[in-house]
Amino acid sequence: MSRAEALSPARLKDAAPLFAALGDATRLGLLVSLCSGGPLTVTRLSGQFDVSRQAITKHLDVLAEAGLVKSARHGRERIWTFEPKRLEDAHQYLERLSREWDVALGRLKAFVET
Amino acid sequence: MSRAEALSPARLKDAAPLFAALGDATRLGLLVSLCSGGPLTVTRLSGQFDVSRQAITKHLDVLAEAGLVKSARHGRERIWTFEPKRLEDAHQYLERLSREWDVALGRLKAFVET
DNA sequence: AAAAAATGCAACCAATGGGTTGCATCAATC
DNA sequence: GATTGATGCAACCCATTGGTTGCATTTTTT
Repeated sequence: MSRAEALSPARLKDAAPLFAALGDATRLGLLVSLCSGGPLTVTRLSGQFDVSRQAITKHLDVLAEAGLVKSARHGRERIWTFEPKRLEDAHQYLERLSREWDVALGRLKAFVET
Repeated sequence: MSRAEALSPARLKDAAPLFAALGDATRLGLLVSLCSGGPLTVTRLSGQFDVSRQAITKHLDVLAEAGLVKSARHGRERIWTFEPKRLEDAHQYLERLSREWDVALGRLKAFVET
């Protein structure tokens, strides 16, 4: 994500799918597992949830599409790893939103005190 | 949201719908409008987007359900306002995730250096 | 070479989501 | 009190999503 500026429509179009990917409890669980449990395979991951392996695969695909995880084949297995960059993006988007809010509050305060 | 601790399943169940509400470009646009443009009515808001008023109403309902906006009737109109608290929650969830990641990196580093 | 393990692919299903249109209701104004 | 404005409610539509099952493919391992 390029620098500062405000939340343009283009930004929102980038931010939306990112947050959408985070908007599912199972996917958040997968991120936590990959964060703290290190790189893992699908079968290993699906052991931790009560849905099928294929369901987990789909969730991982969604996360990969959003850039939150990546995978690499290694022999007969595929290893999934957490990708911190995009989480930083999400963080910045939220930061910008609350900054816009603060600026608006500042304007309001200045107006009232006039 | 209560204090520190890690990302328990209960937390994830709370976080998911919050991020899901943020996971739509129109809804993010609405939040930006309400942040910087101050409290507004549905009809006024829908003027800024190319979807129907009813579509905007639905989006606002989703945001309200997630606690990101609130509304109050005022005569014949309903005024919608941004609610910053829940945004802070989202921020903290992301913060915790990246903290878990940092901890894992720390462990890895310690292991390698042994 | 055969069996076992890990993944990939595809079809299918029910539910949800984002959108629409049409009409009813409620409040303000002339 | 009749008209205009702002919302509310409901039905409906199509695409997407989250889930399933069954089978094919590719590597190991014995």
